[in-house]
Amino acid sequence: MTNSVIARAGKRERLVASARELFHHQGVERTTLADIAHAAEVPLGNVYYYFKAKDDIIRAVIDAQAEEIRTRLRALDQHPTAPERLVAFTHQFAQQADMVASHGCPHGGLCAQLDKRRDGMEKAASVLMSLQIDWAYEQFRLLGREDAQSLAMTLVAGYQGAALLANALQDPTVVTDQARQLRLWIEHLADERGDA
Amino acid sequence: MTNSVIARAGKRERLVASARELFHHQGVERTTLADIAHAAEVPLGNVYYYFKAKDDIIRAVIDAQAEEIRTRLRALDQHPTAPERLVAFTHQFAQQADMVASHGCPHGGLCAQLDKRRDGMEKAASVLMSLQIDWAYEQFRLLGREDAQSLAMTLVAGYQGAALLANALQDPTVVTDQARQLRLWIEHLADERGDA
DNA sequence: GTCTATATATTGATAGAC
DNA sequence: GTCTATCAATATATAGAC
Repeated sequence: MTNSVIARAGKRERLVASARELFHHQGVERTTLADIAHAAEVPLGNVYYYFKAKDDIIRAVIDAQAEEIRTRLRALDQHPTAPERLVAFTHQFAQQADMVASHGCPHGGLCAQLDKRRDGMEKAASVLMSLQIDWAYEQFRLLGREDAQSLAMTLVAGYQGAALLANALQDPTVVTDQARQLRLWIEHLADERGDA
Repeated sequence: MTNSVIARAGKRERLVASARELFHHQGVERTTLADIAHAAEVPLGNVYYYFKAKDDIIRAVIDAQAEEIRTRLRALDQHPTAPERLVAFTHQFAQQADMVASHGCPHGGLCAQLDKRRDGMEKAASVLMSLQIDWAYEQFRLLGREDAQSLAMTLVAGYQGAALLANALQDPTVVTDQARQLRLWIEHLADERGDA
C-alpha cells in the first residue's frame, strides 16, 4: 500500500480548486485543461486519470460550489428568527462585493455559461440557484407570507442582478448598496407582522 | 458603379444579425466564425472582408444591441409621466419572458461573458447596462428621489437577476412575476408623493 | 498512479485566384 | 468584392513508457 490515496485526494482536490477559480475568473470556455493542470501543478496528461473529460471537471466544480452554498446556508440557520436569517443572508453577499465586482458571482456565472451548451450540461448548475431559492422560500414561509416563492425569487434575483451590474460596471458599491436595500425591504416585510 | 454598396450593406448586416443571435444562444466563445458565416450565408473567407477579426464582430454586435436599447428607451419616453415610463419599462421586459428563459438576457449575457476576457474587451458591453441605468436614474430623479441612483440600480438589477434565474430554471414566469413585483414597487414609490 | 509525447480536431486568420 | 484552399495555433484527449 503506497501513499496513493493521499496523492489521489490531494491532486483531485487541487484540480477542482484550480478549475473553480479559473472558471470564475476566465470563464469555462476560455479555461483550458492545460490552464487547470498548470495552476494545480499537475501534468496535463495526469488530469485524465482523475477526470474522464472536461465535463467531469465542470460537474465536480458545481458539486463543490453546491457544498459551499449548503455550508453557508447552515451557518445562517444558526440565527434564531427568519428575519434575522434573511438579513444575515444579505450580509453574506455584501461581504463578497469586491470579489463579485471583479469577476461576477461564481454561481450565477456558471449557470449563465452552461446554459449556452447543448450537450446535456445546460441545467447542471441550476441547483446553485435552487438551493438558495428554496432556503429563502422557507424563511419567507415562516414569516407567514403566502407569496413566499415570489419573495424568494426577488431576494435571489436582487442578489444576482446586483452582482451582474457590479461586475459590468466594476463597482463593488453596487453590491453593498443593493444588499442594504434588500435588508431594508426584509425588515419592512417583517414589521408588517411580528417576528417568526 | 456596381452593386457593391448594396452587397456590402446586406452582407455586413446579415453577419451582425447572425452573430447577435448566435452569441445569445450559444455564447460568444462557443460561436465560431464558421457558425456566423454559415448562418449569414456568407463564405467563411469573406467574413474577413467585413471584419478584421472576431473582436470586431463582437463590437458590432454590441453597437447593434446598444442602438436597440436606445430605440426601446425612446419608445418609453412617449409616456407622459415618470411613473408611467418606469411601469412601461417593466412591461417591456415582461414581454421578453420566453426569450429570456430560453437563452438569458442578451445584454446581461454579453456583459458577463466579455468580463472573462483579458484583451481589452472586458468592459465593452457595460454600456448596455449604463444606458438603462442612466435612463432609470433620470426617471427616479424626476420623481424627486434623492436615492435615484440606488433605485435605478434596484430596477435594472431586478430585471437582470430575474432573467438569470428564469434562464437557470428555464421558467419564464420568474420574469413575468418579478416584472409585476417591480411594477408594484414603482407604484408604491410614486404614491409616496404626487406624480412627476 | 504518474507523466511525456503525440494524435486528432477545431478555430481564427491569411493567401491568392477570380 | 468574392470565395477556395490552407496555414498556424490551440485544445481535447489518448498511447504507452515508467
